[in-house]
Amino acid sequence: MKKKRVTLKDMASELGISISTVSRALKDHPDIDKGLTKKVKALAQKWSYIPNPLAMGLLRQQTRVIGVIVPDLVTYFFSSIISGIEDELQQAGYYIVISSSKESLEKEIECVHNLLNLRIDGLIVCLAQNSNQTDHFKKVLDHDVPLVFFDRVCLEKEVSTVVVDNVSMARDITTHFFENGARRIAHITGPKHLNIVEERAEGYLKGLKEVGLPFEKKYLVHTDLSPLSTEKAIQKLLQLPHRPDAILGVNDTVIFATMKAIKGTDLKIPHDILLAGFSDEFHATVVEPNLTSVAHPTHEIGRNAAKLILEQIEEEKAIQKKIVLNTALHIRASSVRMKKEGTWSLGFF
Amino acid sequence: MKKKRVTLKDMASELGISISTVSRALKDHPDIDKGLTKKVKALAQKWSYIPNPLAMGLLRQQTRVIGVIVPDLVTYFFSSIISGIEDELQQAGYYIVISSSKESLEKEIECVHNLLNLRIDGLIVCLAQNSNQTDHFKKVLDHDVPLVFFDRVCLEKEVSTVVVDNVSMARDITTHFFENGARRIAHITGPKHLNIVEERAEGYLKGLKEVGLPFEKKYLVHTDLSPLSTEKAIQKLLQLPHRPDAILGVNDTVIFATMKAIKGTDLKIPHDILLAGFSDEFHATVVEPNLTSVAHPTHEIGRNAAKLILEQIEEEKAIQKKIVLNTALHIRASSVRMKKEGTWSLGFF
DNA sequence: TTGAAAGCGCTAACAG
DNA sequence: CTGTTAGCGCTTTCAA
Repeated sequence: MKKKRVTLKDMASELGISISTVSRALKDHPDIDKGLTKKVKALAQKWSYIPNPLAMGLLRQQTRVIGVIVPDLVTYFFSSIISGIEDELQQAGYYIVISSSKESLEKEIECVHNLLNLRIDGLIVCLAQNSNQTDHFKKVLDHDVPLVFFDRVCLEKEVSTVVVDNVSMARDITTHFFENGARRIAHITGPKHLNIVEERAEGYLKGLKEVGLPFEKKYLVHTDLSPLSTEKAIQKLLQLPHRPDAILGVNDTVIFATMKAIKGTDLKIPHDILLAGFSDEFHATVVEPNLTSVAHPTHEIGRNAAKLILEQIEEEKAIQKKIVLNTALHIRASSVRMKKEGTWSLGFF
Repeated sequence: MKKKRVTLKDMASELGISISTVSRALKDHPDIDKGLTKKVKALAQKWSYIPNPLAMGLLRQQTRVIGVIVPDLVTYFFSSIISGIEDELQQAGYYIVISSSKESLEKEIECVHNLLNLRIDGLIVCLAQNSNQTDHFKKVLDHDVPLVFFDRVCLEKEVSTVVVDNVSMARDITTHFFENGARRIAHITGPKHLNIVEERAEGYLKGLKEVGLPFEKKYLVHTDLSPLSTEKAIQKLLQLPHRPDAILGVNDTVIFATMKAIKGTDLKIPHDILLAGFSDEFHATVVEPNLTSVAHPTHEIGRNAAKLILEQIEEEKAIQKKIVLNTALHIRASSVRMKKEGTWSLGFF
């Protein structure tokens, strides 16, 4: 027998008063008799009355649910961002519904529609790897549902975003390589419709220029980020007559693969080749040697995305914003030739 | 200007018919004129009408939302279970709202109440480490909300659960240690109100008995799983006059800490000491040497928990069930003394 | 074959 | 100070 939830009606008939009086008493309406208010509240307490969010939602046309779409749930990068989003939103009394696009455009479109049907009050998204259309997001905007992108973004003119300064970080790593003796610096880059990929490549070029190294086409290889394609890209580099003496990966994953490939050769890291990646996955400090990487402030990315959504919900006409968060370059053994092993951080800058 | 969502009313007035006729046409009610039905559907298509879930929910008293409470979001174990839950539930047209208890009882209670207030249609939970009360879950049952526990469970008489056979796995590892020459097998155990902790300890004892090794109290040390307490437990073992020559950890994390501690000594793994853990975290294959561990079928745990919830929602009086999933013992270098490095699996049994 | 009306739980404008 | 009423979007009797 389902224990029916207590409603205003129940309490009204118990107390022999009208529903609206109960409703008002519960929200301390000044018109209501103090004594009555007290009595109503006591009963509500006793019966542990909870307003039905469905009824409220129907009335106000809002669900207090925020949708979140991430490329996957299982990597540390995304799960810790979600954790940040959750911290911020639950404090504000919102719930989050998480969907995974599994790095696929089709899934992403499906998720957007599902969430729109659920009547979410806002949507936070990190694009899938092969997300190269924007129609589904335009639809979100059409419905006037607040939207925020983080990390991998698009429609930057219209949508608020939370990102990091990929250009500077890629440049910094490149010059760091140079300072550690590297002269043939390579970059493994990814699908170019992704803003983060483009930016990192740009930073790489900038870094080369800064230290006076010429850009050589052969040292820039592409991967679509599939394991096979990544493997090919790595081999292309390793089999070059003049092998690179440093490799900057578009993310940590390709660098882990690179390390594995290098173990099969006579090359030593960092003696013969320097390595660094992006996003500071958890493993960065467990592989041998420890991997130099750009640490994203994941928790903060999540919190900021959540704050932007909240702003847009609350303010009638919130303007588009772009938040650029600082990253930390964690320099570890994989990229340091002069120093002994050890990890230190250049701090957040 | 908010683009209002299309409602039955809108379509009714457009077509000059009543709301109820539209409603019926949309669900192919046999009474409605075929031609009219077609016209209504065409308009619905054109205007991309979506039923308002809030209205439906209010009517049927259900939200199609399932709550999920996990101790944390950022470890692979939980995020991949969530991924499994999501796969199953979204297919069935349910949404999931995820909350993190952060391993704290207080947070867990808060999450339960929040979700109950949201009027979830079901709740899937893995207990927090220090969750040693059950009142909040009794409340869930009182409200007749379907409930399923996975991995760390309680109230087993009344609630359906998805678990693995911890006893056998701990026993298998213990005998495996013995077969690899260990004679002083230690176990680092955790908070004993957790079923999984108790079961693993039980399996350890069983294994000892099976190979004819006496149980020695000094080889069983406790940790509350905080880093500090874990560190103490490890030191207690390593500083024993007769140091253990094998350690079974209650999970992988304590074993990672152990490896780190051992690196500061003259001990070699696996030459002097064998190690194995539970739950096969991602890092197990990146640490040196690779860690032997019990791999939980995380995705399957998630799917099964979701299926149980679905069953309980659909069937009026579903009975309590306990699903025991098979695990795989991944034997790797950390526990093998005779063999060369390499990973193979004993398969699922 | 279709429409009118009630009701899910709640709020707010409008009356007393 | 309190009650009545309408309405959020939808389904479902009951009438026509």
